[in-house]
Amino acid sequence: MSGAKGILNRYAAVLDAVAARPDGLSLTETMQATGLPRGTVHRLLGALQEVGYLANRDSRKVYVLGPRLVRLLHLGVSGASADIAAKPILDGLVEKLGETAFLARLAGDRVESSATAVPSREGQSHVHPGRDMPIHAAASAKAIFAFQEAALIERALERPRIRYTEDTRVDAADVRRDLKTVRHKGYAVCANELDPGVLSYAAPVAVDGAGVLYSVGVVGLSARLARYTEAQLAGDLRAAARSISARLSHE
Amino acid sequence: MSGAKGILNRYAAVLDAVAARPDGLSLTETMQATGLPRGTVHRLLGALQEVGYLANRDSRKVYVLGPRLVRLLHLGVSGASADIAAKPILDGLVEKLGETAFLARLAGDRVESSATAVPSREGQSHVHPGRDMPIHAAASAKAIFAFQEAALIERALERPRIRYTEDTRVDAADVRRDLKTVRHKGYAVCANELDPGVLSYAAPVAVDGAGVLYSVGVVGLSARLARYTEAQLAGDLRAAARSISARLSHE
DNA sequence: GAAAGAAGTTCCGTTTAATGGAACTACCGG
DNA sequence: CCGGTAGTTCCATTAAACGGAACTTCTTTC
Repeated sequence: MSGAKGILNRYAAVLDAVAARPDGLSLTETMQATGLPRGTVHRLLGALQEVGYLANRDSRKVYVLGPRLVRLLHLGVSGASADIAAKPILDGLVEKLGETAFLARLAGDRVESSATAVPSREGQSHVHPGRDMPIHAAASAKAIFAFQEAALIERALERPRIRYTEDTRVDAADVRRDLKTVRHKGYAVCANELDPGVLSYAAPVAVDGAGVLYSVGVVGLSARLARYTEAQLAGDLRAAARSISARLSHE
Repeated sequence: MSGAKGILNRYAAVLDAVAARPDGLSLTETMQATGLPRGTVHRLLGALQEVGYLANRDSRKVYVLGPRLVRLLHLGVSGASADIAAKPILDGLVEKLGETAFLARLAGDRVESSATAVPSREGQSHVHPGRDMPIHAAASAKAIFAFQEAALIERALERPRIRYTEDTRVDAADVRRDLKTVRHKGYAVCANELDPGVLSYAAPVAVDGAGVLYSVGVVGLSARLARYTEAQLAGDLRAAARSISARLSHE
């Protein structure tokens, strides 16, 4: 199981060993699985844990894959699986509210919409969300960024901010204040900030140990979506977020 | 973005940078994202690529997350998401065939069943698969092991093999021969090898760059399942495997 | 509840590899 | 053919991995 070159190989071997046993691995078991000496394994496990690639399962002695790897997966690999997990919940929202519902995901320092469910109403039109969701205007983006590290927020704020409507917050300080509100309320609102006459709400979706990586939102024409109270929409969205979160986490 | 201690931190920083951009990163972009000097980044990228944590997207210059990480993440993290992806396809199989369908996953050096769909027939009973699928008897396990590295197969074969029925293959050479057949046919069969009177078929499910990590199978009482030809069952299962595979891969 | 054994942790002299600036080569647009 | 950028290689310096042995916790077991 072990190539003999470079330190990365050893780290990788340890990670393989840990991943192989979903219930976790102790130091001694890791030793046996990798054939490395005790002191060495101890150090490797410690380092892996420190960077967040491994974590302790309940008692301090059993290692499982850590939150940083989970984040890596969702960001870089799991493309479709979140969409699939979210789809039925989005459909439920559409059925209940009669407005477009969608999932947005963090991709680097931007947020983009992915899975979308639209109402199949006859006469009336519906709003479809754009692909790229700007941090300073879209509810879905705010719901995600509000729960990211300051450094990432700042990086996102370095990009120029378009004034889409006269209600758009373009000043960085205003955006930061807005994100703080979102953090406190637990959901985000976008009223005419991105498109005039369009109202949108979104709630953050947290993934197990990896923080908020997605958000669920609804969009609709302001006049029509206004028939619901903010409290109801927020409640429905947060419930939806919890469902999606549960489906994305381990059994 | 950068803590300043230990080599692992740097590798992790590079991986984060790459994961953040789903379309991949060049050396120079990685340099800018991490703030590390050119020579260093070059070496880090090279090492990460060598262990399989990074791979080149088409042209030799752009790095994306590699197959070994994908494998790691599927094995250790993505528990529920594969189940969710598979569920509707399993339901489709049950509806078409009227027999139990299930997903099995590789977990270290063993295979276990996870998502299961059972027929909702009134009078008749149905078979439910066990949790632990032995390499030498279960079709679902064979379908997975047939496509694993020799070393992993050998490790799995080190475990004692129970003779469940008189048709069970207990001899290691027999098992290896059986796996070879599976590899050629593209699906596995288990006729009375695990439980007398029970027949089972399974097809391998490959994940993007990470090889076969799952299998889809059907189980049923031999007498009843025999109403389908082997060719039909194999065809249906392979189609199901392709669907699940597509749903697990990036958009 | 004390003694025996196993599992986990710390230490430290030795060895090996990471470091990164500089020099070099390949690539691309004009 | 030339200027600029991206990627690669080199190598003396420096830092860190290495792992055996000694030590400290836990877990049994009687």
